[in-house]
Amino acid sequence: MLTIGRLARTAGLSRSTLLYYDRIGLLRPSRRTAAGYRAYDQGDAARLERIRVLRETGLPLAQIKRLLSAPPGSETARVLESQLGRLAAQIAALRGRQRLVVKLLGKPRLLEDASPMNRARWTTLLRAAGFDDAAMRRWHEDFERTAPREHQEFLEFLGIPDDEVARIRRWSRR
Amino acid sequence: MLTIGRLARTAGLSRSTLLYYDRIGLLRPSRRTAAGYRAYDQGDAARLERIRVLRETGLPLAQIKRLLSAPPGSETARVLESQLGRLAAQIAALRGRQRLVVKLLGKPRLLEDASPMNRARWTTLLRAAGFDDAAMRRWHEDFERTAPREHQEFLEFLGIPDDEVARIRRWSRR
DNA sequence: TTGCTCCTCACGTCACGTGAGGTGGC
DNA sequence: TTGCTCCTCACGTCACGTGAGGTGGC
Repeated sequence: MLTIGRLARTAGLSRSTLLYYDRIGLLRPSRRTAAGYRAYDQGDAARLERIRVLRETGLPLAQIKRLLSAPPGSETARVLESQLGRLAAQIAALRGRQRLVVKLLGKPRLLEDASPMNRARWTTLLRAAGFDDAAMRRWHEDFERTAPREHQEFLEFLGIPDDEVARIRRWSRR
Repeated sequence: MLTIGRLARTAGLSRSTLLYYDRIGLLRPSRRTAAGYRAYDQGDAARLERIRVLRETGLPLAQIKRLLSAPPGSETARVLESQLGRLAAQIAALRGRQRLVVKLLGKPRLLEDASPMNRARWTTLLRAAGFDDAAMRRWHEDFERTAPREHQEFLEFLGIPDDEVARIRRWSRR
């Protein structure tokens, strides 16, 4: 006779798994002690081993329960064959995900917001990245110093009107 | 402005999915009508499209939410690369399941109960297969008539004591 | 008496689906 | 007025994990 903890350890499962199997009627201990402790015998342990193996095939517990109460071998082969098909479908779905991820890594534009970049979105973005006013000013100064032409293009790209672009570049050079 | 039903249809998702995304704060409609209806604008629709793509990679919604609030491109590539690893691990696990199923189909004994067969288990099994008392009697009669020696061996195999084996075989011949 | 194990609720997880009961807009 | 769509709860799913609060056995 085994207690729930001992059986869990020998089977390599958790205690709460066995409690759950008892609750759903998948594995009920063959008796209880006077104090209400679950007492599992060798037959229970053998049943648990079959459950463990079938569970590793990915079958849902409800299906396993049915298989264990059916006459041996009557349904099992059929169920396992269809499980093989389901596993193949799951693998195919995961491969599809892999392909998508690779595509996204190759063309990151697919990930980005399709809405056009503008001044408000850009500043929101920099603020989210931890830029305060002073940091933004330094950023413009660096940009203007190291690549003035690109700075101009970038400000135009954000849709900022010409006169304000000129103003920004002026204080960036100070 | 789109209602929840229209947005769901154009995105190919269910209404309850959008309700759920609102609840967890993943996609909140930019406004509500006077009657409390959710009103989604084009920005909301664009965000939903990004969510849909990322969801197809298998990322959990909590992760998607984080990615959408982070500056574009800052984390995404790293997260997607690790997702690629997780997908590979999942595929490997499914392949393991496939191998196990094939093994079980090849050696069905692995599926069967290792506990010794005895009289109680045997009758339980026959009852489960739909045998009533009369059917069991006929079964013994057939067994005795067509293969008396194997009948004897089988009864011994079940652990039934000699005198009762003799008794069963006697009424089987009547 | 002290640990360790056991017990039974009850609630949380993940991403929704499914009613129930009620209201808004054409 | 009739449909259709919308609203907000609340509960169920699957296979457990994690406490809380309490008891048994060496």
